[in-house]
Amino acid sequence: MTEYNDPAVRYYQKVFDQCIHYLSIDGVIFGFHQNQLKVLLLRWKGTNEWSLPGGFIRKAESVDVAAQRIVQERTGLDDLYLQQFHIFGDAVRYDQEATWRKINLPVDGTQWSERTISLGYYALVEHSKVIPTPDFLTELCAWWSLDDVPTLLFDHNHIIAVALQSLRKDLNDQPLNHLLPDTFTIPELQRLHETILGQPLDARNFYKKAMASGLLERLPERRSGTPHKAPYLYRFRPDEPDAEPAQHRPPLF
Amino acid sequence: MTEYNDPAVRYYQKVFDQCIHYLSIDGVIFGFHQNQLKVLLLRWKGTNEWSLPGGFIRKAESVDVAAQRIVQERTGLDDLYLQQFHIFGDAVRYDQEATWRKINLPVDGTQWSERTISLGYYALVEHSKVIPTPDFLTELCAWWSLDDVPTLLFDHNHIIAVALQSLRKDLNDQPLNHLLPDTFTIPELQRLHETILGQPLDARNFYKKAMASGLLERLPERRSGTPHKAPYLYRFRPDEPDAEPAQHRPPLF
DNA sequence: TATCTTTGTGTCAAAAATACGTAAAGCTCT
DNA sequence: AGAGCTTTACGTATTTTTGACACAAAGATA
Repeated sequence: MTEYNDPAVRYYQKVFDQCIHYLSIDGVIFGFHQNQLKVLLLRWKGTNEWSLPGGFIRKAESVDVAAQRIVQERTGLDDLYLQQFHIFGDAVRYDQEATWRKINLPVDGTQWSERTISLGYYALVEHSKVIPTPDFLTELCAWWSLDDVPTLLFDHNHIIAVALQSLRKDLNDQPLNHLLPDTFTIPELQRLHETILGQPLDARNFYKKAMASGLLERLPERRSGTPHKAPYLYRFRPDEPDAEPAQHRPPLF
Repeated sequence: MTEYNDPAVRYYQKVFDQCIHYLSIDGVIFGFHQNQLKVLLLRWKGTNEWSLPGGFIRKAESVDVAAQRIVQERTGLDDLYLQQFHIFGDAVRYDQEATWRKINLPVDGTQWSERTISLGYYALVEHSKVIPTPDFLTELCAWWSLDDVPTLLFDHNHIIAVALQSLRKDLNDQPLNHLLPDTFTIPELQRLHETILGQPLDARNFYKKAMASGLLERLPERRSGTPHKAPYLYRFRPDEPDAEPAQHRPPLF
């Protein structure tokens, strides 16, 4: 060991001891059903309190894998589209004592008082394929429309707001196909864009741009059953193997 | 305590024990000097190995405040523009043993083998105001042009690449004024855009757009000393107090 | 069969992006 | 001092993109 090594080792030792953290993942799982954007929420046992699905990152576990695991356990889905979007690490994220009371945890002890840092991930999933599954602490797992999400535990309302903002921001770079079934109509795709953006779009212009994007493939079938003209079904064109990965596309809207 | 509380408490206890982490911040500090984008790097004591500035997040410390602290200590700057851009949390981020050897830390013990999760922050700072200051483990703190950054310790080359990508992505929503001195010329602003985007821009069109953005204010003085026509000096127009915060601007380029 | 709504295409004007022309300014080098 | 060169500051023309809206065909309902 060279001369300066000893103080370095001691320095590290000291720093490490002061810098131990609890790290969790909060998953905002977006689905799209009946023309509405939905999130998957959990109701805690014996309460009427809801929260986002989440969990702790294990030692030596890749955080992306942890997010995958956590979302997989609540949805039953294996291949997931996940995106990390924010770190929630304020010194005081919410009123801890009030929160523990809501979920019937002891308030007096110090062992719950640690601040937890959360990594925010959002997932885009196909609504119909999800099997909502509660975890050890919860008794119900259910979809909620984004418009009428109740007051949630922790800072989870805030986390959803930031997730939605992030989703909006990179709507165009994002493969929205994960939110839709294999085949869909252009008007359905339009509704999806409209709900994410929170504003109506002109159907005719949307049509043109969707076509011009080159991402879609028209199928010979049409969707019937609606009281109006039967729209064609489309699907996302499978990725060309020789195409540039993650190229920046011009905005759809 | 209600009936189900005991298992819940036990569950938490167990989970918490398995989920202790070391959390660090790696800061990519961008500066702009002589028409080049630069990053601040540190040379480790007794070696020729360089790394990004970084540090550990303390218990109960806000992660944003931690980033602020870490960048402040290396630059001497107090009000910083910081942006969290990615979490680096793969199970294996780099060859730890090889890295410890490079910086003369003992390889045999297990105490260094823990995986550390890093939060990536980038800072935009005014090059001339920075006083580069090494830390306990390093002996030199210096600017490097992005083009000739050497092979760095840990996964820091990768972190810089991701930081640059993020900066490019939100160039237009970002206040680039932090990278420039109070007054500057349009060609200087153009060089900054060109280096960040990595492509040349048409001077005449750049001029028009910069004017049309409404963000700039022309001063009566010109910058002389160049062997050509003296360009006017400009500065960023101070924010209107009644303006919308963080509105989405159309792209400059 | 008439009516109503929605889909799939087309048209057209406004706006934005891009290409490029050019005079004036400021230096350097005869 | 003046020719020559490069760069700034501003202008014009052309192309591309966006946004608004017309309309016929399709499919159901009354």
